[in-house]
Amino acid sequence: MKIGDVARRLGVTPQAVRFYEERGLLPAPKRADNDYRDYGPDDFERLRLLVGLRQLDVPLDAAAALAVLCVQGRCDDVSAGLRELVRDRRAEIARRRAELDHLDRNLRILDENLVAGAKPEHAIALREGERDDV
Amino acid sequence: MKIGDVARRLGVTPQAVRFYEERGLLPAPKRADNDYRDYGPDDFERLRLLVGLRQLDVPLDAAAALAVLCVQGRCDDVSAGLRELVRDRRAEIARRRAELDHLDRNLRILDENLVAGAKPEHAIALREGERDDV
DNA sequence: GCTTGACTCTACAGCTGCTGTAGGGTCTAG
DNA sequence: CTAGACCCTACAGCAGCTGTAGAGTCAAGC
Repeated sequence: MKIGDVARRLGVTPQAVRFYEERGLLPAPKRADNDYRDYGPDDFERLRLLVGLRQLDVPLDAAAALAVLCVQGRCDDVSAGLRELVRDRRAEIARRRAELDHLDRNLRILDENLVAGAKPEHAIALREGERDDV
Repeated sequence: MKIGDVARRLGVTPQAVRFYEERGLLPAPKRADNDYRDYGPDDFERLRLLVGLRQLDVPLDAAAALAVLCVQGRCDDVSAGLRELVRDRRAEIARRRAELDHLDRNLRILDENLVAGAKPEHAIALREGERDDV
Protein backbone atom coordinates (compact mmCIF):
# COMPACT_ATOMS: atom_id res chain seq x y z
CA MET A 1 0.00 0.00 0.00
CA LYS A 2 1.25 3.47 -0.82
CA ILE A 3 1.51 6.25 1.70
CA GLY A 4 -1.51 8.09 0.36
CA ASP A 5 -3.64 5.00 0.77
CA VAL A 6 -2.73 4.30 4.37
CA ALA A 7 -3.04 7.98 5.20
CA ARG A 8 -6.52 8.18 3.71
CA ARG A 9 -7.65 5.04 5.48
CA LEU A 10 -6.45 6.36 8.82
CA GLY A 11 -7.58 9.92 8.36
CA VAL A 12 -4.14 11.51 8.53
CA THR A 13 -1.92 13.21 5.96
CA PRO A 14 0.99 11.53 4.19
CA GLN A 15 3.27 14.19 5.66
CA ALA A 16 2.26 13.16 9.16
CA VAL A 17 3.11 9.55 8.38
CA ARG A 18 6.53 10.52 7.03
CA PHE A 19 7.01 12.67 10.08
CA TYR A 20 6.38 9.72 12.40
CA GLU A 21 8.88 7.66 10.49
CA GLU A 22 11.48 10.41 10.49
CA ARG A 23 11.14 10.70 14.25
CA GLY A 24 11.73 7.01 14.64
CA LEU A 25 8.21 6.35 15.92
CA LEU A 26 7.46 4.03 13.06
CA PRO A 27 9.81 1.62 11.35
CA ALA A 28 10.66 2.57 7.79
CA PRO A 29 8.56 0.43 5.46
CA LYS A 30 10.17 -1.26 2.50
CA ARG A 31 10.46 0.67 -0.70
CA ALA A 32 9.15 -0.19 -4.13
CA ASP A 33 11.42 0.08 -7.17
CA ASN A 34 10.39 3.65 -7.72
CA ASP A 35 11.41 4.43 -4.14
CA TYR A 36 7.80 4.79 -3.02
CA ARG A 37 7.10 3.58 0.51
CA ASP A 38 5.22 0.31 0.49
CA TYR A 39 3.25 -0.45 3.63
CA GLY A 40 2.40 -4.02 4.59
CA PRO A 41 -0.30 -5.18 7.02
CA ASP A 42 2.05 -4.98 10.02
CA ASP A 43 3.13 -1.48 9.15
CA PHE A 44 -0.48 -0.53 8.76
CA GLU A 45 -1.49 -2.04 12.07
CA ARG A 46 1.23 -0.27 13.94
CA LEU A 47 0.33 3.02 12.37
CA ARG A 48 -3.33 2.39 13.13
CA LEU A 49 -2.52 1.95 16.81
CA LEU A 50 -0.41 5.07 16.81
CA VAL A 51 -3.11 7.13 15.16
CA GLY A 52 -5.76 5.72 17.47
CA LEU A 53 -3.74 6.68 20.51
CA ARG A 54 -3.04 10.11 19.10
CA GLN A 55 -6.79 10.60 18.67
CA LEU A 56 -7.05 9.95 22.38
CA ASP A 57 -4.58 12.79 22.81
CA VAL A 58 -1.84 10.50 24.05
CA PRO A 59 1.52 12.25 23.62
CA LEU A 60 3.36 11.07 20.53
CA ASP A 61 6.28 9.39 22.27
CA ALA A 62 4.08 7.51 24.70
CA ALA A 63 1.78 6.48 21.88
CA ALA A 64 4.71 5.16 19.88
CA ALA A 65 6.04 3.23 22.87
CA LEU A 66 2.67 1.60 23.47
CA ALA A 67 2.19 0.82 19.80
CA VAL A 68 5.49 -1.01 19.67
CA LEU A 69 4.65 -3.07 22.77
CA CYS A 70 1.30 -3.82 21.20
CA VAL A 71 2.67 -5.21 17.96
CA GLN A 72 5.20 -7.21 19.97
CA GLY A 73 2.19 -8.89 21.55
CA ARG A 74 3.11 -7.83 25.08
CA CYS A 75 -0.51 -7.11 25.79
CA ASP A 76 -0.32 -7.22 29.55
CA ASP A 77 2.37 -4.61 29.71
CA VAL A 78 0.39 -2.57 27.26
CA SER A 79 -2.78 -2.89 29.25
CA ALA A 80 -1.12 -1.77 32.45
CA GLY A 81 0.72 1.12 30.80
CA LEU A 82 -2.34 2.12 28.93
CA ARG A 83 -4.59 2.25 31.96
CA GLU A 84 -2.08 4.42 33.74
CA LEU A 85 -1.87 6.66 30.72
CA VAL A 86 -5.62 6.90 30.51
CA ARG A 87 -5.71 7.95 34.14
CA ASP A 88 -3.16 10.68 33.49
CA ARG A 89 -4.94 11.85 30.38
CA ARG A 90 -8.26 12.08 32.16
CA ALA A 91 -6.74 14.01 35.04
CA GLU A 92 -5.20 16.40 32.55
CA ILE A 93 -8.52 16.77 30.79
CA ALA A 94 -10.22 17.60 34.06
CA ARG A 95 -7.56 20.19 34.70
CA ARG A 96 -7.97 21.76 31.30
CA ARG A 97 -11.72 21.77 31.68
CA ALA A 98 -11.42 23.63 34.94
CA GLU A 99 -9.12 26.12 33.24
CA LEU A 100 -11.57 26.65 30.45
CA ASP A 101 -14.41 27.16 32.90
CA HIS A 102 -12.38 29.68 34.80
CA LEU A 103 -11.47 31.46 31.59
CA ASP A 104 -15.04 31.52 30.42
CA ARG A 105 -16.19 32.98 33.70
CA ASN A 106 -13.63 35.76 33.44
CA LEU A 107 -14.61 36.49 29.86
CA ARG A 108 -18.26 36.60 30.83
CA ILE A 109 -17.49 39.03 33.65
CA LEU A 110 -15.42 41.15 31.30
CA ASP A 111 -18.26 41.26 28.81
CA GLU A 112 -20.75 42.22 31.49
CA ASN A 113 -18.49 45.00 32.65
CA LEU A 114 -18.10 46.29 29.12
CA VAL A 115 -21.85 46.22 28.57
CA ALA A 116 -22.24 48.15 31.80
CA GLY A 117 -19.98 50.79 30.30
CA ALA A 118 -16.73 50.04 32.12
CA LYS A 119 -13.60 51.36 30.47
CA PRO A 120 -11.65 48.54 28.89
CA GLU A 121 -8.41 49.43 30.59
CA HIS A 122 -10.09 48.96 33.93
CA ALA A 123 -12.14 45.97 32.91
CA ILE A 124 -9.00 44.14 31.84
CA ALA A 125 -7.50 43.40 35.20
CA LEU A 126 -5.12 40.66 36.07
CA ARG A 127 -6.86 37.68 37.53
CA GLU A 128 -5.35 35.41 40.13
CA GLY A 129 -1.73 34.48 39.84
CA GLU A 130 -0.31 37.84 40.66
CA ARG A 131 -2.12 40.72 42.15
CA ASP A 132 -1.15 44.24 41.40
CA ASP A 133 -3.54 47.01 42.19
CA VAL A 134 -7.15 45.94 41.66
CA MET B 1 11.64 49.88 36.88
CA LYS B 2 13.81 47.04 35.73
CA ILE B 3 12.54 44.13 33.70
CA GLY B 4 12.61 41.72 36.63
CA ASP B 5 10.42 44.04 38.68
CA VAL B 6 7.73 44.50 36.06
CA ALA B 7 7.81 40.80 35.26
CA ARG B 8 7.35 39.87 38.90
CA ARG B 9 4.54 42.34 39.38
CA LEU B 10 2.72 40.99 36.36
CA GLY B 11 3.42 37.35 36.98
CA VAL B 12 5.38 36.71 33.80
CA THR B 13 9.04 36.01 33.09
CA PRO B 14 11.54 38.60 31.92
CA GLN B 15 12.13 36.49 28.83
CA ALA B 16 8.46 36.77 27.92
CA VAL B 17 8.64 40.54 28.22
CA ARG B 18 11.71 40.69 25.98
CA PHE B 19 9.95 38.40 23.58
CA TYR B 20 6.98 40.77 23.31
CA GLU B 21 9.30 43.65 22.63
CA GLU B 22 11.28 41.73 20.04
CA ARG B 23 8.07 40.87 18.23
CA GLY B 24 7.12 44.54 18.12
CA LEU B 25 4.14 44.05 20.44
CA LEU B 26 5.55 46.42 22.98
CA PRO B 27 7.56 49.58 22.36
CA ALA B 28 11.17 49.34 23.46
CA PRO B 29 11.52 51.11 26.78
CA LYS B 30 14.35 53.53 27.36
CA ARG B 31 17.63 52.14 28.57
CA ALA B 32 19.62 53.04 31.65
CA ASP B 33 23.35 53.78 31.42
CA ASN B 34 24.16 50.15 31.98
CA ASP B 35 21.92 49.22 29.06
CA TYR B 36 19.25 47.78 31.35
CA ARG B 37 15.67 48.30 30.19
CA ASP B 38 13.93 50.94 32.27
CA TYR B 39 10.13 50.74 32.30
CA GLY B 40 8.04 53.82 33.04
CA PRO B 41 4.38 53.89 34.10
CA ASP B 42 3.12 53.96 30.51
CA ASP B 43 5.27 51.02 29.55
CA PHE B 44 4.02 49.18 32.57
CA GLU B 45 0.39 49.93 31.85
CA ARG B 46 0.64 48.75 28.30
CA LEU B 47 2.32 45.55 29.36
CA ARG B 48 -0.29 45.07 32.06
CA LEU B 49 -3.06 45.24 29.48
CA LEU B 50 -1.22 42.83 27.24
CA VAL B 51 -0.69 40.35 30.03
CA GLY B 52 -4.28 40.71 31.20
CA LEU B 53 -5.56 39.95 27.72
CA ARG B 54 -3.18 37.02 27.38
CA GLN B 55 -4.56 35.62 30.61
CA LEU B 56 -7.92 35.70 28.91
CA ASP B 57 -6.32 33.60 26.20
CA VAL B 58 -6.58 36.35 23.62
CA PRO B 59 -4.12 35.64 20.81
CA LEU B 60 -0.94 37.67 21.14
CA ASP B 61 -1.36 39.83 18.04
CA ALA B 62 -4.95 40.72 18.86
CA ALA B 63 -3.98 41.44 22.45
CA ALA B 64 -1.21 43.74 21.33
CA ALA B 65 -3.51 45.57 18.92
CA LEU B 66 -6.08 46.14 21.65
CA ALA B 67 -3.46 47.22 24.15
CA VAL B 68 -2.18 49.89 21.80
CA LEU B 69 -5.67 51.22 21.14
CA CYS B 70 -6.24 51.25 24.88
CA VAL B 71 -3.23 53.36 25.74
CA GLN B 72 -4.14 55.67 22.87
CA GLY B 73 -7.38 56.27 24.73
CA ARG B 74 -9.59 55.02 21.91
CA CYS B 75 -11.81 53.29 24.40
CA ASP B 76 -14.88 52.97 22.22
CA ASP B 77 -12.98 51.14 19.51
CA VAL B 78 -11.45 48.98 22.15
CA SER B 79 -14.75 48.19 23.76
CA ALA B 80 -16.29 47.14 20.47
CA GLY B 81 -13.30 45.09 19.38
CA LEU B 82 -13.01 43.55 22.77
CA ARG B 83 -16.61 42.44 22.97
CA GLU B 84 -16.31 40.81 19.60
CA LEU B 85 -13.14 39.10 20.70
CA VAL B 86 -14.75 37.93 23.89
CA ARG B 87 -17.55 36.41 21.85
CA ASP B 88 -15.07 34.54 19.66
CA ARG B 89 -13.05 33.37 22.64
CA ARG B 90 -16.11 32.04 24.40
CA ALA B 91 -17.26 30.21 21.30
CA GLU B 92 -13.81 28.67 20.98
CA ILE B 93 -13.88 27.68 24.63
CA ALA B 94 -17.22 25.98 24.17
CA ARG B 95 -15.78 24.10 21.22
CA ARG B 96 -12.74 23.00 23.15
CA ARG B 97 -14.87 21.92 26.07
CA ALA B 98 -16.95 19.77 23.80
CA GLU B 99 -13.75 18.24 22.42
CA LEU B 100 -12.49 17.50 25.89
CA ASP B 101 -15.79 15.91 26.85
CA HIS B 102 -15.69 13.75 23.77
CA LEU B 103 -12.12 12.75 24.49
CA ASP B 104 -12.88 11.95 28.09
CA ARG B 105 -15.79 9.79 27.06
CA ASN B 106 -13.56 7.82 24.71
CA LEU B 107 -10.91 7.40 27.37
CA ARG B 108 -13.50 6.21 29.85
CA ILE B 109 -14.79 3.68 27.36
CA LEU B 110 -11.26 2.52 26.65
CA ASP B 111 -10.59 2.09 30.33
CA GLU B 112 -13.78 0.13 30.81
CA ASN B 113 -12.88 -2.14 27.95
CA LEU B 114 -9.43 -2.73 29.38
CA VAL B 115 -10.87 -3.51 32.80
CA ALA B 116 -13.22 -5.95 31.13
CA GLY B 117 -10.15 -7.67 29.72
CA ALA B 118 -10.24 -6.44 26.15
CA LYS B 119 -6.97 -6.67 24.27
CA PRO B 120 -5.42 -3.25 23.88
CA GLU B 121 -4.98 -3.53 20.15
CA HIS B 122 -8.70 -4.03 19.78
CA ALA B 123 -9.68 -1.52 22.43
CA ILE B 124 -7.71 1.18 20.64
CA ALA B 125 -9.97 1.76 17.69
CA LEU B 126 -10.20 4.83 15.58
CA ARG B 127 -13.05 7.04 16.62
CA GLU B 128 -15.05 9.23 14.27
CA GLY B 129 -13.32 10.97 11.41
CA GLU B 130 -12.35 7.85 9.61
CA ARG B 131 -13.83 4.50 10.17
CA ASP B 132 -11.88 1.34 9.80
CA ASP B 133 -13.26 -1.64 11.67
CA VAL B 134 -14.66 -0.42 15.03
C1' DG C 1 39.23 45.43 47.57
C1' DC C 2 37.30 40.98 46.68
C1' DT C 3 34.11 37.54 46.33
C1' DT C 4 29.46 35.86 46.00
C1' DG C 5 25.03 35.84 44.22
C1' DA C 6 21.32 37.94 41.99
C1' DC C 7 20.40 40.35 38.52
C1' DT C 8 20.92 42.20 33.42
C1' DC C 9 22.28 41.85 28.34
C1' DT C 10 22.30 39.40 23.40
C1' DA C 11 21.63 35.63 20.45
C1' DC C 12 20.02 31.49 19.33
C1' DA C 13 18.23 26.56 19.93
C1' DG C 14 14.28 23.89 21.38
C1' DC C 15 9.54 22.57 22.61
C1' DT C 16 4.70 19.91 20.27
C1' DG C 17 2.94 17.93 16.36
C1' DC C 18 2.67 18.63 12.65
C1' DT C 19 1.73 21.75 7.93
C1' DG C 20 3.38 24.09 3.90
C1' DT C 21 6.68 24.98 0.27
C1' DA C 22 10.21 24.22 -3.26
C1' DG C 23 12.02 21.45 -6.63
C1' DG C 24 12.12 17.44 -8.38
C1' DG C 25 10.56 12.31 -10.18
C1' DT C 26 6.75 8.79 -11.50
C1' DC C 27 2.65 6.81 -12.98
C1' DT C 28 -1.84 6.61 -15.44
C1' DA C 29 -5.60 8.01 -18.52
C1' DG C 30 -6.99 10.07 -22.60
C1' DC D 1 2.27 13.44 -25.44
C1' DT D 2 0.47 15.85 -22.03
C1' DA D 3 -2.24 16.77 -17.86
C1' DG D 4 -3.01 15.64 -13.30
C1' DA D 5 -2.45 13.01 -9.34
C1' DC D 6 0.52 11.06 -6.90
C1' DC D 7 5.41 10.17 -4.81
C1' DC D 8 10.27 11.72 -3.10
C1' DT D 9 13.64 14.83 -0.08
C1' DA D 10 14.76 18.75 2.56
C1' DC D 11 13.79 22.46 5.01
C1' DA D 12 11.05 26.61 6.88
C1' DG D 13 7.26 27.95 9.78
C1' DC D 14 3.43 27.99 13.26
C1' DA D 15 2.23 29.75 18.84
C1' DG D 16 4.14 31.42 22.58
C1' DC D 17 7.15 31.17 24.79
C1' DT D 18 11.36 28.59 27.69
C1' DG D 19 16.08 27.34 28.24
C1' DT D 20 20.96 27.84 27.36
C1' DA D 21 25.50 30.01 26.60
C1' DG D 22 28.54 33.54 27.36
C1' DA D 23 29.28 37.92 29.14
C1' DG D 24 28.56 42.28 31.80
C1' DT D 25 26.64 44.83 36.24
C1' DC D 26 25.55 45.77 40.81
C1' DA D 27 24.92 45.51 45.99
C1' DA D 28 26.18 43.31 50.25
C1' DG D 29 29.26 41.22 53.30
C1' DC D 30 34.11 39.97 54.60
